[in-house]
Amino acid sequence: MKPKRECPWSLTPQEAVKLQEEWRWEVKVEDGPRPEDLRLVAGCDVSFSQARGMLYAAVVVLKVPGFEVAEESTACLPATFPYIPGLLAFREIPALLSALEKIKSTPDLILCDGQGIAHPRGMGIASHLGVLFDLPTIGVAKTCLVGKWEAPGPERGSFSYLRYRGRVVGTVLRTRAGVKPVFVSPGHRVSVDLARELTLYLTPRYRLPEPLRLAHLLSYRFNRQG
DNA sequence: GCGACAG
DNA sequence: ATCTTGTCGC
Repeated sequence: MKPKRECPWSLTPQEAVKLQEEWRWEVKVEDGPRPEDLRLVAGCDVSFSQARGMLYAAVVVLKVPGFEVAEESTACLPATFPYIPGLLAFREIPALLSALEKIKSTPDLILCDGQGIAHPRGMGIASHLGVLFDLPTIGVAKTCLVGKWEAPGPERGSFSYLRYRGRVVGTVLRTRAGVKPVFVSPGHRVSVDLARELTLYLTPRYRLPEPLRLAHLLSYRFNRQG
């Protein structure tokens, strides 16, 4: 895959914030692909080695339904930009781009580890990646970055809305009974409720959606040099 | 000023 | 995210 537009990555944190404030107007929160329309779904994740100062990106593309692996790719880059809450994209996306470049197919949807529009400037890593490729993306995070929410019911599929500055920016979704919920927000070209439906559809067994779970395993094994 | 803060 | 082993439970 190749990005549909360019983005400067050697920025200071202040410049990165400025870029997010410009790009936020490119994000489209709207209807997108229905679960039954999906054929290929990609999951993206990045792990970090403190000892080596390196980032290990992994992309797994799954066929849907069935969740067979269609493609996998990894990339390893030195960590330059620091981790700053709200600026995760500038730390992780360069490594993810290297991995995504090696993917030959074009997925119908990309799932990212982190937030979409549930972000101080509406530009989490999933929205950033969505605008770069102009593809539907969803952010699935394990913890909250911004907003207020109530605990969803205990059964799989229960959810509550995540509200930030008077707006609904995502959902807190129970993907599996007895485990902590995940924070789902639109990245690009999906709505809040569609993002939740797609995420649940792609999470048949474990806490995390299958594409993300497999991408996480791959990046971790790559990190450990397995 | 104080607290919060994806990975 | 990483540093790190075993252990309890379905």
